[in-house]
Amino acid sequence: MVAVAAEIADREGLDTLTLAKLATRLGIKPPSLFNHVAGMPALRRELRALALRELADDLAAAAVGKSLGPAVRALADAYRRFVRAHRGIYALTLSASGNEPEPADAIAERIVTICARILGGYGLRKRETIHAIRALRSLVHGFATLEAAGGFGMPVAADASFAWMVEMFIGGLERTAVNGRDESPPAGR
Amino acid sequence: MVAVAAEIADREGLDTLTLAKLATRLGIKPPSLFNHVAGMPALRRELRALALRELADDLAAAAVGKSLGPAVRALADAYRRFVRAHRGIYALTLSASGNEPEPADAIAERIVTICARILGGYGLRKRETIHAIRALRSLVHGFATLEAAGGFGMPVAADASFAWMVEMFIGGLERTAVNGRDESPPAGR
DNA sequence: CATTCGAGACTACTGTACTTAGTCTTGTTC
DNA sequence: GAACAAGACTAAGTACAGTAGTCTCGAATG
Repeated sequence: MVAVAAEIADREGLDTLTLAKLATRLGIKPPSLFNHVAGMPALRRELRALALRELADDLAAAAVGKSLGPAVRALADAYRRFVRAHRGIYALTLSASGNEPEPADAIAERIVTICARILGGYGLRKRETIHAIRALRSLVHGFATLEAAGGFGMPVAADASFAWMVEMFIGGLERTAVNGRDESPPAGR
Repeated sequence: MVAVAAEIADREGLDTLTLAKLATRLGIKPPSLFNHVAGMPALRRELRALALRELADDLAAAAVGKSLGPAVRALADAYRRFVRAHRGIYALTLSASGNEPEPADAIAERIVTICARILGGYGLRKRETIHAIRALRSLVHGFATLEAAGGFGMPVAADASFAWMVEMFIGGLERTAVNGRDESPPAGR
């Protein structure tokens, strides 16, 4: 049933996902849903957990057996592919995890760990590794969401831009790894 | 009145912005709003235009009189600052501009032009300039939205990560500018 | 075989939000 | 002083989220 909700969110948009529509799709009347889920907020929490779990699985599968450049490329591609395929529920993965610690937070942690494992191959200092993780996430998340929102008007293939961007990141990583024993990256400020 | 709506969206969240709340804030009854705006979709369209206009102004002001590295830094900082200050309406700037061409689209174009002007200083080929614009937007947009969503759990200053990331981008740009006469960026695939 | 028990569906109802239609007041203009 | 337009209002209708209490069917148990 959470799966059906996910399908609606992905195909028709997260904001058009309504309990009434979900009930209809299941051949049930709306109030009956409350026998299975505690309401809209709870449903979204479960969807978030589902999305994070699938994303983590996809990323892990993509990066297995690879390291450095190939691993980063595979990770980036998998991330972007996930966003394209799961527009609706992906948006939920970001929803401010509020105050209460959620069970889904542990899954989010898994994703960070995967990134850390891959970027660890570059032998950066601890702080720089964190910088690099954040940069990679920003890069890929930003591109994927802008793309999904139709933000790229120019008639140039998005694939090429994405690849170009990822290569630039990998190049920067390599440079930081070899000569960057100081805190500042490529070009000093 | 659109300004009041923007303030609500920024301070209390875009999804809590309701016509009833806006009416109360203005000291009138909800139906009276329809004398000023055609409804919720129209209000959001106007908010989007407002947000894009302010963002474009901020970016232009930040980058005036600068070029290359300093200009990119200023642009990135201004963009991030805007997202932090206008969480609510910023989200609207991305909303798929649908099928109908909106007047707000022209303003969005202005922002692209600003980026193009700045990155043009690196003397890249036309296609690479587009790649670079997209990369910069992805980078900055991604970081800002992840940050706003509370996505950075690690206890490392976000400021430092942001600066690191921007420097890495500038470094990559410079490298591409000097030796990159071929299509592929830093490290070949 | 009969009873019980519980999962999961239902009807009925409340509260909130968006929206439309038509009316009334108020200040300005001729 | 009268017509007019802007902008407020009341009334009413729709859709969705959520709550309370009821009914039914199938399985486990005596």
